[in-house]
Amino acid sequence: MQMFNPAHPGEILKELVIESLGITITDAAEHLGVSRKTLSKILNGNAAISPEMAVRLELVFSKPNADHWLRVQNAYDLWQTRMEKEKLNVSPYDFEAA
Amino acid sequence: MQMFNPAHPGEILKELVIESLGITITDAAEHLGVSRKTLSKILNGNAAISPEMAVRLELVFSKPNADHWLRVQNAYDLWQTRMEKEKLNVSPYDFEAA
DNA sequence: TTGATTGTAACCCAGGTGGTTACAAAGTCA
DNA sequence: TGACTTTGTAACCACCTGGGTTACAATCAA
Repeated sequence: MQMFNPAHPGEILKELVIESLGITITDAAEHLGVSRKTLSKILNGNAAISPEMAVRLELVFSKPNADHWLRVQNAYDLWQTRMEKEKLNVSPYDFEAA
Repeated sequence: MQMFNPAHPGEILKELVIESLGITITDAAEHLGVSRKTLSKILNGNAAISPEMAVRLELVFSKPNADHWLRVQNAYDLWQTRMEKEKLNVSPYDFEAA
């Protein structure tokens, strides 16, 4: 369980891959085989890293593997969801009253 | 990297939670605050465990936490995606030609 | 200044998650 | 057997997301 609001995966992707390689977003998108818009949305936190995108990143840049990218995305998604868990309106299962 | 086709998360959920508690799917769905159909689809591999569903499972049954459910879902999704990674049609980035 | 780069809006499409209702098939039990 | 419960799933709905293209304004860099 994370304690603090985790950075969105796009920030990490931008720093860890694109900036560290010194390539442009346009270039990275082409290498990944997706549109510039698709990558841009992820980098700016307006889209998630899908399983397919995670595999693309792994195949092209190899560095962090696909599992890693999905774990980062999970951490972000879970944080967001837990922030509003009251809305789920559920109660713990009563194992005693089984 | 998994070596063999992982079981879909629904199978695990069915065995680990529902069957082990001896409750019905109808009952479990009510506790989770979702429709019977929604839970049924997951159990039969026709739907994924979403971040929200993962938190519901954690809040209600506590046992495996939400992170675990998403990791199980990731493993399944990644396997499926990697099965067809040729279709992604991408090549490793050439770090030399930087 | 000029050209490259970028974010994003508007629009499209496919698919996924979730809901309700309804029905047929099975299982359970008096 | 008959009655009730449980289950999967079809049909239909709403909404969101991923991904694409085109286009435009803003910004960056040579």
